Amino acid sequence: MPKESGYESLKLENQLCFPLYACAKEVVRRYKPFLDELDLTYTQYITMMVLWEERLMNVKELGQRLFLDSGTLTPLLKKLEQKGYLSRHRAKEDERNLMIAVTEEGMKLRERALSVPPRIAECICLSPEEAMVLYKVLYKILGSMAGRENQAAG
Amino acid sequence: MPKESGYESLKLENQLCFPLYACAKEVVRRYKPFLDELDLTYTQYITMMVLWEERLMNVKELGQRLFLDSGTLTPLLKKLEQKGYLSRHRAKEDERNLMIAVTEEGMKLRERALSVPPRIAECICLSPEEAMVLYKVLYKILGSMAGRENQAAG
DNA sequence: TATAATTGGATTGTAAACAATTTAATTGAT
DNA sequence: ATCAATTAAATTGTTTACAATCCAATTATA
Repeated sequence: MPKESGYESLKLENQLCFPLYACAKEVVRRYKPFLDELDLTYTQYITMMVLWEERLMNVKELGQRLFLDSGTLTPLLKKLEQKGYLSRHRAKEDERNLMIAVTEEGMKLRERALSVPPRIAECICLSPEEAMVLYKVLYKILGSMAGRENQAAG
Repeated sequence: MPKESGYESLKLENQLCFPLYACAKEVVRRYKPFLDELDLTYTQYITMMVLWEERLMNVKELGQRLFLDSGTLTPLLKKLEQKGYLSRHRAKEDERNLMIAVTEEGMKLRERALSVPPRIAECICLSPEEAMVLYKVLYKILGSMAGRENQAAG
């Protein structure tokens, strides 16, 4: 049995993952009052962000952009369809692909959403340098993990 | 209606929150094969981390450390109790407090968990400087948000 | 000391999130 | 051309998460 000091690596304060996990959760929570005004959840919001840019794409592409799988996206996209922000249709060329297209109504939402980023920025209060460093390190991690999808499964 | 360039702030790639959210999710996912060996989920793992250090605390304190509320912790703690890693008892002094105490079995698990941090570190592959900067910025954000709990609610 | 306010957990309801499996469409190999 | 592999979504089942509400114990106040 290791002596007490041998467990340093298992202290919460020594983890990098924990503040990452907690911070992500807390920041997403800060979006809630702003997104409630748009009747969107955070995941629905980032989904709309991609669609506002791309207008049309299939579920797989959307999932790759958002790091989400069909198990998450299928019900979420059905909800956004119900709200009238997008349409779901199988591609004629290849019926396996479900094409997601943003609607007029969906594009209108974009303007109302413009007020969200500045209000969130106010909550985060990092210097531009800190924000940039954070951005870069996070994308470095994402990039390094994207390659070797799953070491175990190899 | 803003012209096309007016929507830069709503592009996914210009968000700081998105890589934070995605990164946290992906890193937690990397834990799964290692934590499966211990029959723990990630949230159960960080809960045990706190208990390995503190041995005994109530649900509220645990929630403050983990940034989780009773709606998340109550079922999670019941599961960990079923597995035999902790016990749940009301405090005699104040019966509102549910005291969580780690068991012998729970402490044994700590040794098996020792192999997790090094294996995760291998997946993340950041330089020590990058890791330190990330750590500091994340805690800065957490700290800045902890104070003014909810701007909207005042 | 009654009663009101507060506190700590539990409960309920909704929405992720993902692993694992299934189904249908397409592609590839014989 | 037939059957096998692959691919894209959907489905199923489990676990988080959290807001909102409820309940019991405690504390504060009139």
